[in-house]
Amino acid sequence: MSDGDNLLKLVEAEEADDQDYLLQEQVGFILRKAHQRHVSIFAAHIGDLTPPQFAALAKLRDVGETSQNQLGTLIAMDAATVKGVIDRLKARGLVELSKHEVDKRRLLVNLTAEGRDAIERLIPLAREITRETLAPLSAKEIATFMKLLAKLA
Amino acid sequence: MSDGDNLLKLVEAEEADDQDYLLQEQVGFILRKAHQRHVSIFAAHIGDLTPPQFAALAKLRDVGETSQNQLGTLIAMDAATVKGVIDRLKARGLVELSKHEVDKRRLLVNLTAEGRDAIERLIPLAREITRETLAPLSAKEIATFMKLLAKLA
DNA sequence: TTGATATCATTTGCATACGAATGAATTTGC
DNA sequence: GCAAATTCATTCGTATGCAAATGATATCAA
Repeated sequence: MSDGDNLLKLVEAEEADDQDYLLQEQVGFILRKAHQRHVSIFAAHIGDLTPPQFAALAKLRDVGETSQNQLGTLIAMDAATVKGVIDRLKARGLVELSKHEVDKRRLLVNLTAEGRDAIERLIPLAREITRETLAPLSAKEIATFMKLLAKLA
Repeated sequence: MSDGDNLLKLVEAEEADDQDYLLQEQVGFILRKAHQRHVSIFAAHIGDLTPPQFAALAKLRDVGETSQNQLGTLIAMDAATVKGVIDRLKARGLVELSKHEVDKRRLLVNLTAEGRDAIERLIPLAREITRETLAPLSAKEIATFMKLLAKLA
């Protein structure tokens, strides 16, 4: 392609912007890819737990026993999704469920001893996952990126 | 909890950083939330197509007829995922499939006339989706963010 | 108090997303 | 030119993710 063609494209782009919708430059597309990359890094370090499962355990470690719904709010999962995640953690003995004494609608979730051991053991690996995910950026870039990303989330 | 306890926790945090692993500050967690928000914005503007389906149509518009596998590479989807997406687009008459004349392994995918109409009609909405997703940021912040996000993806 | 609302949890249905296994067809390496 | 390796596509199984509908319980308001 000649320089003339490049120039023509630039001129056209200023007028008819339907011509240059580039999927690979859209924030949603790149966000999806960045997320995919992170999940892949996560899986390489923590093979037997998914990021949502890890999030549930990490948050239970923070807040202690909570209702399934409340936990979902804390880790940004809707009720249907969190149920599946908790069911699988329960099947593996990492969390235990109990009924709320007063409010009979609520299902309380808590870490088991095994679940607590697991999350404590995994946190160092999670730190490394964060580090590796951000590895393409310098320290200053990381600070900038995290600030802007937080605004979008 | 007393002020003494707070002080103790701060002191401990400086030594044993296992104490302050905060899920909500980890890049993976925020990336997942940002992606969720984008998908939600997408759905509000384009209700009858998912972001992956849109991506497939938009990329076919760019490159014309390609193999299913190649399309998957271009839109960052593995073979199993892209098959499902294409199957659903085909069922709706937006893409058509044909066999590669020479290489019999390949399944060629292309837009139908209806699919071409659809993607042309949707691109303005997609621009608005990008705009709304990035709305929390200033123009300068957007430029910075996109540069850094691209490095991570 | 009771009727309307709201909340919590579950279920169903659909759509990504990916690892692993399989089979068909092609390309490579010797 | 042929065996080995690779590529393309499919299928299966598992795990999010969310909308919508449902049932049980709790709260609010007249």
